[in-house]
Amino acid sequence: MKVKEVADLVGISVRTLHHYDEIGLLTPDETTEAGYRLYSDDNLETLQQILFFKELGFPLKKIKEIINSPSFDRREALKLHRKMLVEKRTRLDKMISTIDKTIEHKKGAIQMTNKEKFEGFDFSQNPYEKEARERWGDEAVDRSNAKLKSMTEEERKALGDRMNEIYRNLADLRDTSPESEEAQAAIKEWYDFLNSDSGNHYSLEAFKGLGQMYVDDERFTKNIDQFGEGLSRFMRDAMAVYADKNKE
Amino acid sequence: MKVKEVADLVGISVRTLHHYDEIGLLTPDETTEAGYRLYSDDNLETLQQILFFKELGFPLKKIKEIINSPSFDRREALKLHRKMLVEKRTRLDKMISTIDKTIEHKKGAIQMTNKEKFEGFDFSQNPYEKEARERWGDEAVDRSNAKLKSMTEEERKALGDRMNEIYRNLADLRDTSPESEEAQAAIKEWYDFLNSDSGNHYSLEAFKGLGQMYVDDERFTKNIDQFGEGLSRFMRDAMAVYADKNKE
DNA sequence: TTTAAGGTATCACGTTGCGTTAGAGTCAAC
DNA sequence: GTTGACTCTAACGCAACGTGATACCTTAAA
Repeated sequence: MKVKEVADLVGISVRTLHHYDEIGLLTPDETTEAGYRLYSDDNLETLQQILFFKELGFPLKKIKEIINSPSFDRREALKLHRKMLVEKRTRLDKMISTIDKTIEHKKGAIQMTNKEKFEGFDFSQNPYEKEARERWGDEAVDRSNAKLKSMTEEERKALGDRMNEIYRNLADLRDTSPESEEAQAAIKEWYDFLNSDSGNHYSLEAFKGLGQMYVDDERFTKNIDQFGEGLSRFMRDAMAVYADKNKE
Repeated sequence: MKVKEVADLVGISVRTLHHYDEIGLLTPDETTEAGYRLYSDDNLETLQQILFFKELGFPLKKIKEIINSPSFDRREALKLHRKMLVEKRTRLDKMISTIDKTIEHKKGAIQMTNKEKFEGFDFSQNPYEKEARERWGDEAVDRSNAKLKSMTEEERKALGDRMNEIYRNLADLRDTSPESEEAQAAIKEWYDFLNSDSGNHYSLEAFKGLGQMYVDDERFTKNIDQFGEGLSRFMRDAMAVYADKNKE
């Protein structure tokens, strides 16, 4: 086999084979008259061994020593390789679980404080209260505020957890189209949540307006986007689509 | 935290941290008046991310771009890490199975040629024949040779396969004690094989002597040790133990 | 209070494992 | 017989540190 065939077969560059020849790590058994390198099956097997050792992080110099050593027992070497690969896999598994933990931790950390959580709903603390009253009527706003204030801490927490859940779900979908079925299903959950649990009733128009506020008011934007960049915009769009579609 | 504390904690060198500072990849949040680098918790977290990317084979330049990018979303990055680690694990699994296959293949390939296989038994080809005759008597040696010569190719092959099987079994045990139960059981198989299939009868004393030859005659040694370094010595010891134990 | 041990800092050159042209020859096919 | 894909050697380049050399900082023990 010629250089490129070998290179393509095992997924390395021609230059690498040249290099291995240069440093005497893998000299092909034969060469043509023109000087072309011809690798034998045996060469290929040695190459495999070399790549295994490389994968394990051995420097080429050490690899050369190893495979040239008279005490080098291919079978033993293979067993050793196997063992080290398994160890590497174990390390990888650990890294993966570390990541999983970190992700979980981030999920936990992203739980907003209660204050932050309800900033978007307690209109009495919101600079947009006046606009909200004008847009959706006094009763709705008052009902919403009253309900929030009357809740116990535990109730607030449960509510907050449910909100986080919905947000996360939406965040995962934010790269899809706002009109998509999943997006609309997730947004419906949000709509239902607002209308049931939080005690006030949002008209479809108010719902659409709320979505717009998610983008216009940076306090909403900042909080929501903690769950994923662009989530606020995505929610606005999805909420608008939802409102328009269910009006008809 | 100072450089060395960080270095020891995450398992990299101080020089590496210096380097990362040099190229602006990770500049510590603070420095003392004396110019000592002081790493914050935040720095540590960034370092973790850097090391993750490095583990995945990204060049430092790319890593710098990535973590400095405004669109860099830690959560998304973590998910990506996870995905790539899982892919890496898959590749590792493939490599491990490749090794397993290679080992199996080697097991097959180690089947000696018929000539080699029987060098240890056809005393007519063995320089030790004279000694063998003196030691175990003419009849035994003649019987052995006659039997071997009268076999068909197929019979030889079957016999050879059985031999290989026993050898492999012994090779796997060669790190245990020769007196161990498994070792003695495996050696008994060998003794029985010699006495039944190969047609000649070995006295316990002859068996012990044969074992010694495995070490003394390099032609035996070389062939046997193909199944694993030190197997010949192990067999000699186990055969001696077997002979002595069954004499009483 | 000195002093020894161990950290830390900044150059600055060395090393590994190839990548990357550059210039020239080779081979198979049309 | 001329493309086009491959091959060669040679030489420089580069990333990611390793490895001193030399000098300053810190701290606990003498």
